[in-house]
Amino acid sequence: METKNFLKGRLRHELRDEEKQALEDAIADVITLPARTRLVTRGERIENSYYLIEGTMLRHLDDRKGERQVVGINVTGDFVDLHGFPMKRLDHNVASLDRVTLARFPHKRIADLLENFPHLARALWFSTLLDAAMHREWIFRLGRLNAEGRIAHLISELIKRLEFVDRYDGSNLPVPLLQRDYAEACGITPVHANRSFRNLRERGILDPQGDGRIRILDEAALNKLAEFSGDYLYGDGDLALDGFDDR
Amino acid sequence: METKNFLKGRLRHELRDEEKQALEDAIADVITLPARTRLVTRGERIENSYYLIEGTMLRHLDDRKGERQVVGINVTGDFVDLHGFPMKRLDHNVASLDRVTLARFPHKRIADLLENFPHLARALWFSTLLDAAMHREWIFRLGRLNAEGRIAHLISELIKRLEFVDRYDGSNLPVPLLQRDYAEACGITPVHANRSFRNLRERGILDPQGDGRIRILDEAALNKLAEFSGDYLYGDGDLALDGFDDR
DNA sequence: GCATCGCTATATCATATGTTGCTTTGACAG
DNA sequence: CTGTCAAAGCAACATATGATATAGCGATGC
Repeated sequence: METKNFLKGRLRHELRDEEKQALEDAIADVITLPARTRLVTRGERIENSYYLIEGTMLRHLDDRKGERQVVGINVTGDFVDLHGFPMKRLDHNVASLDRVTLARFPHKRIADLLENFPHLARALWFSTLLDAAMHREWIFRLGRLNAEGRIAHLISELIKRLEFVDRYDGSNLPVPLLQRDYAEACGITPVHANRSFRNLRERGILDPQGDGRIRILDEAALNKLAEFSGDYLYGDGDLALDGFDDR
Repeated sequence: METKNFLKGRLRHELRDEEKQALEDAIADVITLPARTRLVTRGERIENSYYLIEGTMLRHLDDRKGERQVVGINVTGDFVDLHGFPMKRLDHNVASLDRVTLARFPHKRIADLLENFPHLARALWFSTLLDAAMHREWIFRLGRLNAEGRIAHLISELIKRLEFVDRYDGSNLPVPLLQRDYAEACGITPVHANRSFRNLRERGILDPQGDGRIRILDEAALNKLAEFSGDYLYGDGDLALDGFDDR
């Protein structure tokens, strides 16, 4: 079941078996992509959307000088460009961080799904809105937090999202972001990201192991520094919808 | 026709008359709200979504100290909380800026619309994704631009969005944001927003008239300073979808 | 008329972040 | 083995932005 992690932990009343099967059957094929490889370029017309079976992907915009601003990160269980189905073109780029495994959904098949499974249609819509909720929190992160807080907030979010899909062991962050990536996501320079990581290490909150591997030492302190409250991720029991009304 | 500005300028193939009428008929009633009044509070369960017939609304998150971060602005023709239909609760607050007129759509009626008008359903989904596209650009704004650029970018976006719905006369921005609001949207202090406006005025780019009224003097310079390219707004001819595939 | 209030405006000083440049380390290629 | 390269780490200095204080000004209330 390639899509077994879709919305995992975020739908109190899970999808019906027939809906899960229909989603699974809509996969045309499964592909892999090497690390740091672009999947979609801003502006290009797309005919497929991709579900991330395993790995991490970055969504980013480029400024006039070619500097990147990361606007979103996707992990196992996310559709990376489902919004490309109604929109037909993306306003940003999508690239792999590490080696990724993707399920390809032709838009034609998604259209069939929507027609035949209205409840699943709602779930797909919901999943694109989760992206928007995360975007809002990223705006908050950049607008209200200092550099340390921004990095802490990003890591806090990643931990919680990885927990939903059983990809976090309690101390090692399995997302190999480099300090440069943190800088590009947090709107700071790589030098300042480095300074901030040093501060976080000296405070005993986390410990970078090199190669993008980070060990989390004090998650409570991390969340506090980040002013992080994960309810915007709509996990069960938070802001989550407790079942669609059409059930 | 209360909803005549819905997606105006952003759907090359417009909605069918019967779809427009169905949308119109789904309005339960029209209400007005005084300036600076909260419509929805983060976390509360909602049963209606609102379409903004006239006026401006702010969507914001609050930090630990109660400081606001504006995460979105809505103008005439926008649904302000349609994402509350699939999500059932909002992760942020919604409040009026000036006096606003709103059309109330009970979620039950939206569900009926979706069931009977699949093409309209797609348009509604699309409109929530436009919000997400704007969020991404706001992340870019905060992450890559300095204070002047951020203010310029916000104003550039507002101009283009107001043009879609015929609310911009070419020089006067009809959105009475105070310098405090710009600060809360751009992640800077009010004092620094003031400094930035002075710079923009001294450069002959715009001229604040007080009371939140701003006269635009050099829109080209404004867009350039903002590194603004409005294609993420998916206007006709930009990244816009050129008709849904199910037509 | 007078006091009060919110918004704009400005100046001064403090500090977070940017910029530049250098070093170390490990991976990798020849 | 050696050269190259990207990433992490760090220091010195420059600058954008924050913090605090004060003043002018128009709207509003008593």
